[in-house]
Amino acid sequence: MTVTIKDIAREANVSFSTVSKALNDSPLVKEPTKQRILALAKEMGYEINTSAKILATGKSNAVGIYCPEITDQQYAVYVLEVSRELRQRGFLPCISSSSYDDAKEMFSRLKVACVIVADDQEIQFPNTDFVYHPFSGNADDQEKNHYTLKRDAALKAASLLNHSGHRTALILSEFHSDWLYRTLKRDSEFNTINHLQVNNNDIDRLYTSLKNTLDQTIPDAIICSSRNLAELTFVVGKSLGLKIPEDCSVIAFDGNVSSDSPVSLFGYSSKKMAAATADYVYAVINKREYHYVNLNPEMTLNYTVKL
Amino acid sequence: MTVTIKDIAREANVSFSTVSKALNDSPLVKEPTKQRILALAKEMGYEINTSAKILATGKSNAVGIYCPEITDQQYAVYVLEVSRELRQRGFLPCISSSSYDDAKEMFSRLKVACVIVADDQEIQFPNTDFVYHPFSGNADDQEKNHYTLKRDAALKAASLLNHSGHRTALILSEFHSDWLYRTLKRDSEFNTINHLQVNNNDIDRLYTSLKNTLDQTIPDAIICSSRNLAELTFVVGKSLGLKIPEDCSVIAFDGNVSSDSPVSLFGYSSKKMAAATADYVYAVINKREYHYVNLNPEMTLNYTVKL
DNA sequence: CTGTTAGCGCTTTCAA
DNA sequence: TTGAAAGCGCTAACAG
Repeated sequence: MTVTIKDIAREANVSFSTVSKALNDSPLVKEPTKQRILALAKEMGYEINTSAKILATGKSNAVGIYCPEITDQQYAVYVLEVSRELRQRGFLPCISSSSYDDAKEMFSRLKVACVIVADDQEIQFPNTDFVYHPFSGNADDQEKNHYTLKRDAALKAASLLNHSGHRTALILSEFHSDWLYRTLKRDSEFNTINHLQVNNNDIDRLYTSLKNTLDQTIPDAIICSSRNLAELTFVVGKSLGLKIPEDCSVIAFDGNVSSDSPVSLFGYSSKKMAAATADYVYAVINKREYHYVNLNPEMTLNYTVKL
Repeated sequence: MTVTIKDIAREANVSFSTVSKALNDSPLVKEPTKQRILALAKEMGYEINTSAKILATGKSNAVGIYCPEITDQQYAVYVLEVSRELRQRGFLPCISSSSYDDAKEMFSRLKVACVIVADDQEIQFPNTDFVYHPFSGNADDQEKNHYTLKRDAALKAASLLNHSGHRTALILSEFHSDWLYRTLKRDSEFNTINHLQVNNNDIDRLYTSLKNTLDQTIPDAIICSSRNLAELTFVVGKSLGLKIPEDCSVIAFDGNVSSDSPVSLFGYSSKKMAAATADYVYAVINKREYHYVNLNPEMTLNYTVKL
């Protein structure tokens, strides 16, 4: 059977309320008694019944993380990392990636103090005091969020390329996405900027389109909207006898810039976002002041870019 | 303030235990009364307090899913899918992908009836009645698990290739993995079978090694240990003027075989595994008989294989 | 069919 | 410094 505070109380010859206090490290119980109880609890294999605790207090240290698109690498890294960070700050992270209703129910069961939405949709959780949307486009402008950040990163990368003599660029994106092209078209200093949109799943066509495009003109830089596209571009480039980066630099956006990438990247670090999120959550829940950390665009430059 | 069954009881002029029964759809309460109470509950915005319910019953319909490597696409798909399937069967899926201790605590809070370990390690959860390891190598041999399944799939693919005249093969794997080569070396009917191991992150070397290898001899088939490797192989092959599949077929193992892949795949379907898992969990928890479904190796063949 | 009552394990006054 | 007692919201006998 499970061990309760009553069992411990009996063994320790104290009342069960004393045990409760000892277990919560209350100053109202004498140190030796406390130690004795703690030791006994450990020995007897006591585990707190959280339902009872939540019922009695109406509080919980659980934090919900809602991530409907966990199969997206970027969110997965963020979720993993934010879990770790929350845990370090004494919270209990609880992920839901099934339906919205599921998430709502689970979070309400756990009486979460906060839910973090790892998605670009601004999903709401009505009965939660505090819902945070680090990835949504409309987040309060006090801080840099994902949306602003990826544009900043793109512009920073473009600026670097411009300053190192890159004058023409080819933007390679997936069909559904044109933010990169739009951003660079408007705010960068390339003389010529072309856009090639491809279907990531049709590798044969991708190869052909890219080859045809490069057969006509070689841009100074190929800027891809994902790491995967950049890897394929790299191989296609090599196969066309292109010297990378002498003839043409290759760089890509990535939502999880890290140092072990084979191609140069710009973007942001999901890990750092995660740490910032955890700090923010901690501050809000504990009603502390929070100093917004400006997350910076990140870049990993390696031999695929000519500087 | 939150609405409790007592509030409803007062409004409805019944005792609160009647409300409890009505809310649990007990046959012990007259239909009109039940309807009245249900309507009232809805109107008043009643939400059950799960902590109280768990405390009172000692039971919960929550199922834990432990997935430490959620950034692995294959597990991510599985987790997503198993969540959906469990939900459909009336369970509440709860994912943890942080530390083991986190997971244990969260699962104990939720009083999960079962935990599913989405990992190849056979991780145990001591205080849970029922822990299921669909991805571990040592699972009971009553059913085909991930481990058996990937070998079966590889052999089935090899057999198909053999029967359609492929006599020589090049196995392309990442450095840390040689199961594919070992399996095919031992049990397939290729005359010649070579192994090239590459580092997925060093795309430049990957290109060179693969090019050098193919410059010497062209195998009838290139069998890759991941979809990503196959995509790169495809592009390298094209760039060398290789006609795919006339000169050489390309196929890859994938833990999540689906029809939208640009290259031919063999492996299994995480989605089907997920459905089987959910069935199994349902049967065990409800003490029903379970008929093991033999999950079958899956294949997606498209133009990259010559038949 | 409906109501009464006694807990589930814990926290938290309040009294000793 | 400790203990007694009430109560968090709900379920589950049992009695009516």
